[in-house]
Amino acid sequence: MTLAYPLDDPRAARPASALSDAFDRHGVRMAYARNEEIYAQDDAVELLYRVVRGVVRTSRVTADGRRQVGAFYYPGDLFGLEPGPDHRFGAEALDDCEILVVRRSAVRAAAGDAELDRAILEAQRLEMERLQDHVVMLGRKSARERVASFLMSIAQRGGDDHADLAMGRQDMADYLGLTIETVSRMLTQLQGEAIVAFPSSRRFEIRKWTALEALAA
Amino acid sequence: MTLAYPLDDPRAARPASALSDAFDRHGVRMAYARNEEIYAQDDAVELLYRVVRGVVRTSRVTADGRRQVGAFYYPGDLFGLEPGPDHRFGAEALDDCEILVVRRSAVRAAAGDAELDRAILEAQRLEMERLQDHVVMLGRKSARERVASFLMSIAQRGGDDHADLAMGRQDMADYLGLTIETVSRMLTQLQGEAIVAFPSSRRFEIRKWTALEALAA
DNA sequence: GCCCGCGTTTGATCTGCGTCACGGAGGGGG
DNA sequence: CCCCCTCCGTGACGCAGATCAAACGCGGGC
Repeated sequence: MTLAYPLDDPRAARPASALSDAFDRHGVRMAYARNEEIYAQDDAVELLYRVVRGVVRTSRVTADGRRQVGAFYYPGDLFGLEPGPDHRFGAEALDDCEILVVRRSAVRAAAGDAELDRAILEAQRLEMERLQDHVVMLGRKSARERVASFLMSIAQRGGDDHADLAMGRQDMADYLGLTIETVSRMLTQLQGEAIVAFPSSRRFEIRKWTALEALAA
Repeated sequence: MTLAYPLDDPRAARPASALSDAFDRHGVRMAYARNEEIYAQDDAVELLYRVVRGVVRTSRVTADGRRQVGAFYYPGDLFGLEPGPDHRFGAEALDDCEILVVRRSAVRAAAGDAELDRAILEAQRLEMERLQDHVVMLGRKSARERVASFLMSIAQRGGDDHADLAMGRQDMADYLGLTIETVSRMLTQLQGEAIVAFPSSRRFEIRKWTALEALAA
């Protein structure tokens, strides 16, 4: 059985223990293939999900086909806890991944209600902060700044100076509110200025942290 | 003493009673002048606020002076319950207004912890849905669509076909991620197509609901 | 190795919105 | 009543990013 929280993962200790226990005892391990749907936009909210392996993206597609990616979730992250009765964003597997799924009612039965609420509250805290930052980025940042911010956040997650992009350019674009071409251009631009280096299209290394930080605003 | 929840206000019955009671018993009524700061960006989060009269906006200003408005709050709305230890958006009075303020710890003492959490959860639900919609709007909608959505949401609040804009063009622009000029142009455009009518710059009436709905996407 | 298919990059052009500049309206104070 | 000040609308223009189009890798299958 794969360890859900690798020991070197800073998020390992994060979730409240009641919730963690519930996952361990009542969770069902599911496997999803690349681009497979985990839950659909407008599905009822009744489960909690935790990424074990792989990366998950949430997205919302408008009636006329425009897509906005809401977030990316990495191993250890909780997702699917949208506040309303049904999901306003769908969730899909970015690559092949394993997910722990638990019924909310099972968690509620296992832990005290108060404890459950607190655990969800904490996860929602992260979610809301992400949303707030996303709003500011989409509302007020240039394409260059958005791409820089994105690379920064990915790099911070890894801790190291270089990191892998789990997603392709289209997913980046849909997260950043840009087109795939603009994302690509900004990446080459940043490379040209030797701020980042891309040994391959999915792998990058930050060369000038201060320059990138300044751009990320 | 002004009645906090006018009887004809559909939001009157919304907040959980424990929280409502706490406001009534421990709340302090504060008055703020137009553009006065209620709390600052980066202030510690320790109070809960409820609008009694007037309108409040939350906003975040970046280091280089760009401003993003997060939300507008109307009488009956709870605000200030950001999830982190400190406020990522500041709050200011849009016009002269009265606010009920209560210390979180007072609420916690008055109600059971679980009850408090549930009440906050419910308010956060609204907040998160607002944020999600905001992200989609800023990421994927055109200027015309943003302005249309905004007018729709204002009109729905009033219920009636015509409504007052509590805010000026600059606040709209900063909420919609646009410039004041673009907002102005879109408004004249919509007027030109007889979709809305503006008897004065702060007051409007929707003439073609279906057309506006189609635009709001 | 070679071919094929998909994701990415790059180029050319277009356009929606931002920027800059100015004129007008409204309304509060003297 | 008039002035001034702030907010709003409009016009001309420029540019960032979208769109359209094509070429370039790179990895997998044969």
